Amino acid sequence: MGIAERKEKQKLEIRKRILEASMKLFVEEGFGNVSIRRIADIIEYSPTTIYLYFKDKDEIFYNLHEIGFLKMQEMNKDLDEIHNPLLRLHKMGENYIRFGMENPEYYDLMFIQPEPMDKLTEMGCEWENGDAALTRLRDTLAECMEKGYIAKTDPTMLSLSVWSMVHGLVSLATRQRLEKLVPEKENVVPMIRQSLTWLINTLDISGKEK
Amino acid sequence: MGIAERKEKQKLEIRKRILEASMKLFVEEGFGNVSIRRIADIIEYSPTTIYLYFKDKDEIFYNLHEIGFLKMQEMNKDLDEIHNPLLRLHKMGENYIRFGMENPEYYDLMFIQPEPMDKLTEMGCEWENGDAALTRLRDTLAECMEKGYIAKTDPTMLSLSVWSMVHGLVSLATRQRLEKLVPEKENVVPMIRQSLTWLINTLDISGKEK
DNA sequence: TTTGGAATATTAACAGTGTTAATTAAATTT
DNA sequence: AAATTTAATTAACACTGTTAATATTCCAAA
Repeated sequence: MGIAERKEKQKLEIRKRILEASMKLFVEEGFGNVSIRRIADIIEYSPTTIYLYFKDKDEIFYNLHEIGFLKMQEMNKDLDEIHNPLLRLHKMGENYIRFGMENPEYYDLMFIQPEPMDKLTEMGCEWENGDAALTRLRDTLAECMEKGYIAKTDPTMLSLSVWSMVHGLVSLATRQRLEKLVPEKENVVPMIRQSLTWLINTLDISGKEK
Repeated sequence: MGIAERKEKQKLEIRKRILEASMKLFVEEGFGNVSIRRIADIIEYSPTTIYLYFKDKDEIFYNLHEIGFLKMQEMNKDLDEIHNPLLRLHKMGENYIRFGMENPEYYDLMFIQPEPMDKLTEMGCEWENGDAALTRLRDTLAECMEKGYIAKTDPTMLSLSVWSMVHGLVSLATRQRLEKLVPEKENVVPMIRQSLTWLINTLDISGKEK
């Protein structure tokens, strides 16, 4: 029967419209200005209708956080072409930083705000997208070790170190903590890239040693 | 005249009580549960009285953020006794991590939440405490370079790198992003310390080179 | 085709939030 | 003691997320 199918489609359509309205709001006016009532205004429904499609506001944010990961994935899709794992690592870092700086609101949701994680434990499931990204990082690091580009250590620990640094760079920058360290706004990103380059060079042991 | 003086004291006294009530609330119930009305309940004044002592809620948070820096400073007061700058750097990192993990709410205010920084630019003044901490870090790094403990580079860039990493570690941990990477809760802090140790060892060039 | 029931949407309401204006109470000066 | 300044309060505004009760729309069976 085609009618149940159509209804299903309509349901998804409205969900999509709610998410799009939320995206628009939180990209243009920031996290704190996303309210159920304003979303409702945009999609031209009453506020309570939204609760027929999402359990609560955090579920909306959870979905936006997943959209963020899709965007990030999109950005990284040409990464496999880089065969040198250290170069790939560098590029991964650059992409990560660029994504964070260009999409601070999404970045917030993905790596700073507690809400999506709370929702995750509430739903009792895994942080699939985040874990996938981390696995890619660890695999790349492991490959670097195998091929002698970087010194051998615990790949998990090194993943943590590397991720922490790029996350630290992005989050300190977007939360205005670098204003004294890097007073000119236009120098922030270059300085951050320098830090990343320093990290890659410091990791690199090919050509040194002996 | 002693009366103006007494009044001044009383004014400060109430300010203190407001801040103490805020601290209690946000340490015990977290950031989001600090409301003007609940503060007012605790100090047994009407909500609007608070506006006679603070311009707005963000000003309260700004003051709490400064108290956080005082607490951190307190923690670091025995740091000068460590003469080896690399060991001192390590200890600085450990203290930073410990502070962040033990005082997540203060840490939030100091390094994550935008509010205190917004207030700062609104008041048109500097981030004194933060800058002081950063200066200490850079001085220590510079000393490490001078004395041959670590390779020479731009101290500002290296400060950024080091700070970013420890900030990344703390903020990813407190925002629940390490649950897959480090599934057992009791292993999070040890793993973080490992990352810090890795960083220090990687920086350390004394005894290597030639 | 009309009736009954399910799905969908809306209105009204609750319990909060930060903040301001107007008003009352207290303390100090004249 | 009266006038004036300071301090505190009440009332109100414009929001917030969310739930319960009500109204509307839609589709299937009688």
